[in-house]
Amino acid sequence: MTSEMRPAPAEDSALVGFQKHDHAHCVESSLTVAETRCKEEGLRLTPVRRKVLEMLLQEHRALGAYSILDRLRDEGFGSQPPVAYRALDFLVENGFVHKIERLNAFVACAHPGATHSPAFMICRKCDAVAETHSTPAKGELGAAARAVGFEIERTVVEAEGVCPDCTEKA
Amino acid sequence: MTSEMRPAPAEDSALVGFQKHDHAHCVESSLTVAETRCKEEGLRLTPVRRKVLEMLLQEHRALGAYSILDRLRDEGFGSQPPVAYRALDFLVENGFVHKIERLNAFVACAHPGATHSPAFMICRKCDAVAETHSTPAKGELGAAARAVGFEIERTVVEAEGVCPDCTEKA
DNA sequence: ACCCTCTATGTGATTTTATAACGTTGCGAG
DNA sequence: CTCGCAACGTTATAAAATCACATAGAGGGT
Repeated sequence: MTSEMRPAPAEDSALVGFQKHDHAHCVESSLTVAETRCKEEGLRLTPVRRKVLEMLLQEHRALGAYSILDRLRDEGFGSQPPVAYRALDFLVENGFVHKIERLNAFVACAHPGATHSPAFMICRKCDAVAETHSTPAKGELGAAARAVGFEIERTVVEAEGVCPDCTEKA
Repeated sequence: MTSEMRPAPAEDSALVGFQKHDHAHCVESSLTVAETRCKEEGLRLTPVRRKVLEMLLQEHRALGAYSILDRLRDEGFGSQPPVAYRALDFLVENGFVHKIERLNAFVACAHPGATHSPAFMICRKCDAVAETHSTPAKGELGAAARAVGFEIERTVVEAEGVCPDCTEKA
């Protein structure tokens, strides 16, 4: 993974959308939202799944499946790839986590609750990832799709560039 | 690769943008455009690179690096992964080919010549890929980026759904 | 024509990412 | 209770991508 060799952000002041915030609080509240939603919808937020979500919220950056797997092993869970992939599949399917195709990595959803089509800004220098919202089906892409009769079900929107922090440093 | 087991489209009536067209002609003219541009810009369209581009134009769908490699081997080129990846790197860097992140696969550019930020429609059922144009930096994503000070350099826009052909069949 | 250098190619080995296949466990409905 | 199903664990393997190093060719300067 690309982001693994970097020092982890300080416990209580990480980046979300490239901005400082009360991290401990946001992890906790996101977990609570997830638990509530699972209860409501009869989804099973099992220990592995919960742990993976917690790790991703804690880290607040994109993690590869294998780095997640390493941490699961450390916590006493199974240590083979399917363990991580299955938990990630569940979390992605239910919108708690998004996959960043460009990085083959995963981030916790920054806007839990609402169904949405996410868009990401990925810093080429430090691998930070910020989530925002997009409605690509409404723009040029949507027009093109309607024109040819293509039915959009899902979109991947990822912008690669340089985050404000790295721009500043340079 | 997902698309490999499917019968190849007939020589002279494949899909581009999910529509029929004079395929033999479009392959030839695209190759000519590429050759011209390389000459102009001092780029070296070597035999392997040319062959890979030709294959992708011919196929008119996303091909995985390894399926490209197989064909290169059959044509007497080197048979190790770097051979394919290096040719693809060159073609992608210079805009002759695009990578479809969602599929880990490659397609020939459908709008050679102009610099552009491509967007793709990917059929979940038959893996057909149509290229269109987008300007994501101008929409919501661009606004979000400006708001936080993120400098967009490149965007990945991929819509997954069902193509008109498959919709019809169903 | 010659050499020098830089780019491109070829190959073997390895890393990283992801899935297949199969048995076991444990919760919940009847 | 027990049946059935979903989740988990493990072994094995597939698929995608990169590293490292040796060789070959193209083009520029003299």
